[in-house]
Amino acid sequence: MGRKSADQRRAEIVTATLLLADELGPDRLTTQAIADAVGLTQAAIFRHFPTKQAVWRAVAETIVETMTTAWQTELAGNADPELRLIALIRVQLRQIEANPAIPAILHSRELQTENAELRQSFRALMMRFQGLLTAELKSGQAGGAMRLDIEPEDCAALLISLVQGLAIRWSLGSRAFGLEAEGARLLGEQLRLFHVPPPQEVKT
Amino acid sequence: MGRKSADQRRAEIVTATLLLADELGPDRLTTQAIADAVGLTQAAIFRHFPTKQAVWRAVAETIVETMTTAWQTELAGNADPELRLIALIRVQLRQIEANPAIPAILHSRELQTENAELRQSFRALMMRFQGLLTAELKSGQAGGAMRLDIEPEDCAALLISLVQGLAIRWSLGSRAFGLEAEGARLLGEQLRLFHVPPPQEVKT
DNA sequence: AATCTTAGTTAGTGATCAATAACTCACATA
DNA sequence: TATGTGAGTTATTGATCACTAACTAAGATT
Repeated sequence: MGRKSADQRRAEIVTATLLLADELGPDRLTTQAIADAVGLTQAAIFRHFPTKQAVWRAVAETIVETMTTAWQTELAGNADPELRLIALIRVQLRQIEANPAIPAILHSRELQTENAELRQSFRALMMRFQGLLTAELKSGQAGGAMRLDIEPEDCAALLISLVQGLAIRWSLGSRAFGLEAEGARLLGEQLRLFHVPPPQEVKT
Repeated sequence: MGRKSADQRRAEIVTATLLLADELGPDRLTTQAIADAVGLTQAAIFRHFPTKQAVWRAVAETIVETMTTAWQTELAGNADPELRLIALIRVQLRQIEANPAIPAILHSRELQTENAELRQSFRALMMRFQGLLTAELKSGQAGGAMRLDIEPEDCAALLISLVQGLAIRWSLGSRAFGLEAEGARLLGEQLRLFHVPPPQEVKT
């Protein structure tokens, strides 16, 4: 493995960091571990990033960018509000499944205490997601498919919790189930509760 | 501050660890920080615990014990299934609010990779909680208050996600809202969706 | 008063961390 | 062919980590 361009190396370092953050935990990840994964010496990391925090910053930017474009793609491909809602949440689950370090990074102190800027950008990302969900839920209500006796903002909060809570159970439980599959199933149940209820069952 | 009994010191160390795990993050918490908080030298910690891991083990045992007894207390004080359900979730939110390190510890690598035994006990704790919720949801269905077209297990999964997801938003958002208050409000909305639906609104 | 137990200290250990300094060498261009 | 640029190295830094050994002194027991 010879020399590579700085751009390429930076991308490799970010990718390796994301992978290792999952294996070792974000707070235990060392520059040595990154270097080993990329196939460089530890000092070489600092040829491409001034500090370790800068690596995290690049990782966060990548995550934000990837998620944002994924949302846009899904929204562009669907017209019906409920289908758009499902697509948004499924792609979110898929992102987490493909990159399991994301929830851990969200929980890490690297993000929580050390880097207020990073925390803010993740917060903004999440609020944008909530905004997208809320918009679709409002469309659903306007279209008459969804019950009107609950606020769209609360529905969005419940759906985001569904994603995050399930992601936690997924990682705690050694990823024993398919995140997207189980998430989509539960999402279906939750969405059914959001619908205008069918005529009440009569006890026979 | 003179000398204290070993039992008392051990309790102080556990309490300080729980507090500091929140402030510094579980993976960044050092024995020096614990010692400073308790008012001892760093070496003194190892008079009371053989290793740092042993401190974590004691912390985990405390958490498991506290939660278990809290659940029992709440269940004993309520008769109606829905009230028991609400009490269980509220007390869980209260525990997290009173001790914000709990979610972080649950997901820390200190416990995840380093200590499989502890992880198993936490997993068992969570499954017990899910079992308690499911039981009450089944009672609710049997009593006719809850709709029958959704599995109690799925309802429990949605409720646990609600707690965990909200806890994440709470900590990411610098704890800007009351966790128990907001949680209870959202719980109310979710429970309303679980109920046998009222007669369908007629568009006028 | 003498003695024994035990909580706590001081002063270190080697390991590991992020970061730095000084260098080497590949390669494109003039 | 000479030269400058930049990717990568080796070697080392001071800080900090968990943990240990040897000692000290408080307080109960006799």
